[in-house]
Amino acid sequence: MGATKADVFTAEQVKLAQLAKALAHPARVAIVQMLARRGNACVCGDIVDELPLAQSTVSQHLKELKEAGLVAGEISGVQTCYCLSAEGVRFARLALGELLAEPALKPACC
Amino acid sequence: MGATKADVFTAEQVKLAQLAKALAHPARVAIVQMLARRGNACVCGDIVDELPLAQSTVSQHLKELKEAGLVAGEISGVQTCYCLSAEGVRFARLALGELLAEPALKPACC
DNA sequence: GAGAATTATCGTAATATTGCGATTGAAATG
DNA sequence: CATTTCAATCGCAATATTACGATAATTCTC
Repeated sequence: MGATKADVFTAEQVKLAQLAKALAHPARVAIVQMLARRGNACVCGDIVDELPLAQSTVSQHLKELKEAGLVAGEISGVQTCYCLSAEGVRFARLALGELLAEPALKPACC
Repeated sequence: MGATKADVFTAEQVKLAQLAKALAHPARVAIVQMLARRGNACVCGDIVDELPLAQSTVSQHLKELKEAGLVAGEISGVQTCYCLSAEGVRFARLALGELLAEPALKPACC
C-alpha cells in the first residue's frame, strides 16, 4: 500500500511529514529557490519556462506547494502570480529546524 | 511516470529533495524524534515496539533514513543500534534552513 | 462576440512508495 | 550443534506520485 497510517501518528508528525514532502522533489525545490531569488518580482508562468517540465506538470507542483502553505498564488487577469508565503516558509523553517535541532545531538553512541 | 528527471536539476536541488523525502513520512519523523529524545541511549528494535508498524516496515524506514545520512546504524551482536548522525542532521538543518531562509522573504507581493 | 493567451484540470501511463507476511542471515544461548 | 532472537531482505498487493498531452476555463484584445 502506498497508504500511510496517518491516523496513528501525532498531528505534529503528520504536519512535519507534509512539509517535508512538499520539498521532496527537485522541481519543487527549484521553484522555491526561484521564488526566493526573484523576491517580490512575483513570478508567474515564467516558472514553466525555467523548468524542463511541461506546463501541466509545473502547475501540479505549484498546487502541492500551495497546499503545503509554502506558496501563495494570486490570479491577476490572464495570468497567475506566485510567491513564497512568508508565514508558511517561516513555519516550515522553524518546524523542521526544531526536528533537526542541535540539542537533539546528545553524546551520540554509534 | 513516477520517475523524476533528476538529471535536469542541480545536484543541490536533488540533494535537498532527498533530504526532504527522508523526512516526508510520519513514521520517519517519529523515528527521528525518538532517537533525539533517547539521546545516546541508542535505541534498537525498541523502535519497532514504539511504532504501530510491522518490523519489516520499520526496517525499511530506517534504511531510508540511513541512506539519507540522517541516521547511523551499528550492529552489535544480535541487535542493531541506531542513532542520529550528528553530521547528517546538522547538514540537513543547515541545507533546509538555507532553502527556507528569512532573507528569501523579500517584500512579498501576493 | 471571435480569437489569442495563460493556467487549471482531466485522463492516462509509468514508476515509486508503503506495508505486510514470510524468509533469510547472523549471533547469542542452551 | 539445535534453538532462539533480532534484524534485513524478498515478494507481493495497494496506493501515491510524476509526467505528459489534451481539454477546459478564464480573461484580455480585437
